[in-house]
Amino acid sequence: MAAQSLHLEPLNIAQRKAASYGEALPGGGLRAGPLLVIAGAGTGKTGTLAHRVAHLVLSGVDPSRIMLLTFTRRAALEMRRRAVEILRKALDDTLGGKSQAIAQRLIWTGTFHSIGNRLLRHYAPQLGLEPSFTVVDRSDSADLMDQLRTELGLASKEQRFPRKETCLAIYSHRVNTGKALRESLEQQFPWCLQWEQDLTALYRAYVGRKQRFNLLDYDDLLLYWQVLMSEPKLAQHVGSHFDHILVDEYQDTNRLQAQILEGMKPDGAGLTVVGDDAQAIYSFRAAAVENILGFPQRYQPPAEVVTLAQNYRSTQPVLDVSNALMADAPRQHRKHLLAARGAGQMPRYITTDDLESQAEYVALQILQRREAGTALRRQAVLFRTGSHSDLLEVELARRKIPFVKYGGLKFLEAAHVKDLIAVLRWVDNPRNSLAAFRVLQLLPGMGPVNARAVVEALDAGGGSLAALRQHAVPKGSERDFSRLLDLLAALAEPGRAWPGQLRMAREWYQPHLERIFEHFHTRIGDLEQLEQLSQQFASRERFLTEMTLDPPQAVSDLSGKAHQDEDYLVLSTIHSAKGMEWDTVYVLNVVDGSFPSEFAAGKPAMVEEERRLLYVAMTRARNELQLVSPLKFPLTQQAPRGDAHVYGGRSRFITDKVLKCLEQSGYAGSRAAEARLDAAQPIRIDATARLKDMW
DNA sequence: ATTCCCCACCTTTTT
DNA sequence: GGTGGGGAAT
Repeated sequence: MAAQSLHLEPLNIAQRKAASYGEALPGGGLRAGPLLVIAGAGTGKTGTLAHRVAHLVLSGVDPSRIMLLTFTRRAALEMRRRAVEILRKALDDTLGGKSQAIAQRLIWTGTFHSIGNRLLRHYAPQLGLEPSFTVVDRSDSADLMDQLRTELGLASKEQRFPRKETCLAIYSHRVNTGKALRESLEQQFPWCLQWEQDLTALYRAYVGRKQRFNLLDYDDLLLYWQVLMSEPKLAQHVGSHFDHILVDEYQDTNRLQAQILEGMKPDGAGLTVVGDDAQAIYSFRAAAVENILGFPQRYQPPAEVVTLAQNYRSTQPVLDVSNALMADAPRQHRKHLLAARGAGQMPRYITTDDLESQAEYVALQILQRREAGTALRRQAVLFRTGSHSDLLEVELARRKIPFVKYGGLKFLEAAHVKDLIAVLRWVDNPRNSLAAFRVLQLLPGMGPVNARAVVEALDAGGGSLAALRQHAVPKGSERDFSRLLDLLAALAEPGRAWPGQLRMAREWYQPHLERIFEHFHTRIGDLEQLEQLSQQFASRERFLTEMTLDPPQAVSDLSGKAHQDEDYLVLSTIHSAKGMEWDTVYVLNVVDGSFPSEFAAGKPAMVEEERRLLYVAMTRARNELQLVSPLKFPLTQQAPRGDAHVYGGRSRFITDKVLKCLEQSGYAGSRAAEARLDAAQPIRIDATARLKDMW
């Protein structure tokens, strides 16, 4: 028992209550009713959850019977690392062998989607699924949607039918909210209401086609899991494998995810959810804040609620401005963060002329901080959208400041990367006609019509690649078609090892790449990186699934571990910065149009989410916070090359009350200085004469 | 039927 | 700057 409380000593009272909630069972284990932990920013949420995991294990709970659901894979790894560290100390396990062994058994740790993927492969037979299904990403789903849109004749309507991305967004919203299509349309996509009938037909076809091709999209991973949970006997069977289920970032779960949890633990026994309604920033993904707000009352007796309010991350001035920002929010759980660390520097609000001087200012500040002893990796630049850092990236490169950028990475969206992955996807699942359709059209002389004919032959042959040899293709494509079949056959050989497969595909693809793209050299580089990356995975299936469920987050993920011991700056979208912290944080473009995004204009609920986004950004800072506001900010909605911009659009969130918590200053930038030099030009001096006169 | 070329469009955020 | 759609040439 002594060992059981010692490990909780670093925690404060509320944290300790959360970490140890429940009663020890005589035979080992812990019985606990539903628990909700409201954890404000920087209140040690991750640490508390990690301590709870460690506490469960120390109480005798079998690690393989703990399910830990996180929002990203990065968060899952961090949580597991910290739990192991706590165990290592508690068990006096200096060599770390015992705690590592426990970690090995913490197998059900990951995102909803990745755990869904694993459960579904296991329970596939009960659901009428093939266990070898392929998980497709958003752009593949959209492509499939597009094909069906054309097939159903929806693309050529007199009035323009919604774009494929919109079709998919509506579908996804409807699935994740569990609402009727009509309701989704009315609330989120009112301009598409007239298409309700056609959309229903489209979605019916979409579901059918995915089943025929043996494909699951992101939503299916949750949807099939929820369906699995809707049959009480199966639900009981699955649920009984887990004594404890812990959910991080609960404020960003959606209705479907809540239903899954309900199915897993109907009475809430062993269920712990952690979150902060002030940090809900995923409503665009159908997240429902009601999940966290209504959690206690869902149970009888109501769930235990523990609130963590003591902030260990930031200095008080950083929290003052964050609190001031949230004080203006209507309909919020009032929270007032209090700093354990006490006083510090006042956060700054800097106005710059334009985007160029903003980039210059930030780069200079970063260098200054580094001189003063704050390593680059203790600093971060955060922004609303991936492209907001473009100019800064140029500036950093010019000054040779190394950086890593998280979020907004479109590596897997690039046509050439998708081509190569499609080859492997096709081999991995011969029924995957979506991949086949894409690959076939790479061949010269093979357009949509011929490709479709091949795909239909493939479908008719039950996915047999060998049978395709008999299929007639246009004269000009025969040689290339035959070569493609050779490649597929070679890759599909039973004993074929995974290492080297990507290279084989790459060598096959090279001539096509050179023919299709004008500037293919950078693209070759991308494919080399992809090959590098593929070596980290044990099998083709793992590679393909992981790339879909956990695509590379940053450019550094692509170039391997080269950055491991280097010092580098972090650039990140705010969404990708969730849960992270840095000594110094710069927030770019704190301007109306960016905060809130012009996209949210006119929708009060969305504007409030933008406020929370800025709140998340601010509360990442430990010591120093700088909000940068360029006076001249371009409007993205207009022509991208055009000059439309807003001038002096102070963010509506930076009210006078918020401004009182900020130290204001301006930065003119060197270009402005040059402009002043220009202004001096009208005065002429006869310099040559003067120089002559000197002698 | 395919390809090539021009044009418009686009650009939140992510599993 | 890339991608998808539409229209004309092959």
